[in-house]
Amino acid sequence: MEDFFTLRAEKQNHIIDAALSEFGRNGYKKTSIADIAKHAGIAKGMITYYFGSKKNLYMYLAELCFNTVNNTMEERFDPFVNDFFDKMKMMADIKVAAMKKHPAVYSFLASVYYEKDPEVINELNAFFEEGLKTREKWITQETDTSKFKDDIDPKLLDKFFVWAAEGFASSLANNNNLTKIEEFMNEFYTCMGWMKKYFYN
Amino acid sequence: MEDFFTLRAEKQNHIIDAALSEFGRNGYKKTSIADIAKHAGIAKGMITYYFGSKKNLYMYLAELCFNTVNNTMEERFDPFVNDFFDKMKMMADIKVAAMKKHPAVYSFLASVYYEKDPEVINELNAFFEEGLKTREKWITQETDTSKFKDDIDPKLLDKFFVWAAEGFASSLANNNNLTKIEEFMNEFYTCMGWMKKYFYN
Amino acid sequence: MEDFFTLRAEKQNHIIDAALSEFGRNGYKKTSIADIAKHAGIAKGMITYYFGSKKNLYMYLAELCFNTVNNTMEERFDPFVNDFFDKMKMMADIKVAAMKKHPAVYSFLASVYYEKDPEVINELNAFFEEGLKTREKWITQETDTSKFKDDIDPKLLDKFFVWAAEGFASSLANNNNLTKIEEFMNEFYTCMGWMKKYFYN
Amino acid sequence: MEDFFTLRAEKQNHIIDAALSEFGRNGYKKTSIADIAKHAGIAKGMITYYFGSKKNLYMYLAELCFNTVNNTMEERFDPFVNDFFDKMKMMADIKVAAMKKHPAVYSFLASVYYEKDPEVINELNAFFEEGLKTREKWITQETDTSKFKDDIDPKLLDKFFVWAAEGFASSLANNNNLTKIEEFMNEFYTCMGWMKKYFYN
DNA sequence: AATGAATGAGCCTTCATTCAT
DNA sequence: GATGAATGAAGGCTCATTCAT
Repeated sequence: MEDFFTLRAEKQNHIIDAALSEFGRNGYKKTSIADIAKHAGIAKGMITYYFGSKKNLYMYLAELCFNTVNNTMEERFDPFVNDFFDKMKMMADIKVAAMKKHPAVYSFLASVYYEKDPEVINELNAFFEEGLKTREKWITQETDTSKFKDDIDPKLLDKFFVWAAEGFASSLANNNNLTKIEEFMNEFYTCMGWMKKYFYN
Repeated sequence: MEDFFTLRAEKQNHIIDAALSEFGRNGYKKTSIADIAKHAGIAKGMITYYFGSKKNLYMYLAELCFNTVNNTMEERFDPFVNDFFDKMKMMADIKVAAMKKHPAVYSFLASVYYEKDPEVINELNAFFEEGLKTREKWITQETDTSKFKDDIDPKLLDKFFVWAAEGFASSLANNNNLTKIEEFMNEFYTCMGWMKKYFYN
Repeated sequence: MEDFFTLRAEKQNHIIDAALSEFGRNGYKKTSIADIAKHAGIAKGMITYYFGSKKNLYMYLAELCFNTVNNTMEERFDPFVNDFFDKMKMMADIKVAAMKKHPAVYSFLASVYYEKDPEVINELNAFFEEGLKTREKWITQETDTSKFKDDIDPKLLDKFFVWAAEGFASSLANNNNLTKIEEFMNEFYTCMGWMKKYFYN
Repeated sequence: MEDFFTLRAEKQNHIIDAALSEFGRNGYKKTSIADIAKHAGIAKGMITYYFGSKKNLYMYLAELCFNTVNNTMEERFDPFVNDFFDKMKMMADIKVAAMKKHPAVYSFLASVYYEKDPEVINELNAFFEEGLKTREKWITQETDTSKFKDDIDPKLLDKFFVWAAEGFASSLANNNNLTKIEEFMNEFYTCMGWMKKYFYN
């Protein structure tokens, strides 16, 4: 794979974008190396040459995408937001902003999430678990939970939000409809608003 | 497909289970007819003989599963439960019960939800939309929403729950871990409990 | 095959007709045993049971058809027609009459003529050569060739007519258009008329 | 198919010959891509790679063959031959010459004529009809028919010759016996000679 | 005798991977 | 480095033949 990294960045990105969007559109098995090569405007053989195998390419992209998300989060995360719901909203906003900036990354990630191919699933699950841990770190860190009513467990509430966000994301992905995203986000935030209003003392 | 239905029920179920679990594990494209036949303990040609084509089999299974869920719902739905949250819990309980009874159905349905193969996606989406409508019918019917605080919109709250349930279900599916289901369900219900307590007047 | 012959004639004919017309329509390879069985209204297994194999059935039919033609010829052949052209016309008329009476036989024969499947071609060619010999016997026998102009060789002329008849028959077969047969026959006979008129002294 | 055309001519011809002779020998359905590839000495996958599909290859060959015949005709056709029979002989001679140069073309064309496979028959019929029209054009053009006796219709006579030529050709094809062609041609021409002699004033 | 379910070889086609140029 | 022709394994599907009932 070192040969790939000696390409100039522009070309690397071109190839990566082609691969991300093809895999994102059709999933692992249905995406052919020929498709990717054609969209990237390079010879079919180069994909194998650069990445060794289709599976390697896929795993490389997965890692790249998870890192992209984490890096974006790290860059834009505002440590002074300490309220649970505000922080959750901030993180969602960051994700959405990143998603708009790198649509291929997100379409790939959405498809990765549903991927079931036995050839790749185990390695993917490792990424997901790591992702959840990272998220928990962000959420927990310096968050003021003292305002919650006594019987409400913020960690559990966060888990609920993760579920909701996942379902939310998958409904977006399934509709292939990023245009409705603002509308959906507002609905999501409205629900959060109720909780902020009524779950605090 | 009539040939298939003349088999004794035991054998039919054996084949259906094999197909459900293979498709559930590997998705449409990656599951081969040979795989299914081997797991079902029948000759390769019989799958086509019974179902006409791989796609036909898949769509038959999808319909079967949706019907299984709907029928279970219809059988066990208690019309005297009118509270929003109680009803939601009841429906979740029914689904979980159905899922436990037919684990393969569940793993198949989870995979169906993520299926992207162009050969089947359109027909699947039709099922999903119908499923959402059916659900709305169940939820809306004779549900007492008068107890909610003024600014809370039950329809939107329901949408949020659909997202959460979806995310919840997919996290179960991805872990292939139905053993944790009780624990997860309780967590889910706990969150619902908070809402029931604080979103009502 | 003796089992087949113990069936009552009606049923035998039914099966034979179904096989003739299916083979006639689609050729050897494209015709499936299942097709024939369905058209004959019997179980698939019976075809193999009666005839041993698809190829056996085919060869049996071929023999049957050649015999049918020969027998019809033998029955209706008028030994008092001694003129070369009149005899040729008579034989053509007999064939056409037979064709109309047993359309399946003729559609099969037409297809047999084009069959190239290596599995059957050798045996078929034997039939054809025998057919040509038989024809020559009919034509030559007691035919008055004294009226021909000196330089005309009736045997060679007959060969020419066999070619023309073959081409004629195949154009009929290809058009699947037995309705035009009268019209075409008249054209054929008109040409013969010229020869009768100008090739005689 | 452009990939195919970039091969060096020798290899193209090798593949074309293999395909022509396999199809010619066994017909469309019975000829397998594997057979052709083996005879051409290339990998199975290359046939599809070059031609897209078996049907495409077949139709390409059909077109190629018709064009070969037409081009040869166009090249060698002598416009100063105006006598009906001389012209017919000339055209037959040209065809035979083309046939000898490309024996595979001829065996393929003969088989194409009998092809019944529904997958290809319609397109083939289009070729045949075009072929007949082209032939009529050649035959009619500037042909002197004034010499015929009054009751002889040259158009009908031509039709008769088309039939005879077809039957003649198919008897050659069925015998796989191009060695006898000279002998047969002479017989054919002898018959034509009689007509030329006795059908003219 | 009769049925048609079952088997498995063979077909066309796709495609990851290799390798000569 | 780059190309894409070449290979061959696999996949879905068809169907002659077999065989339990």
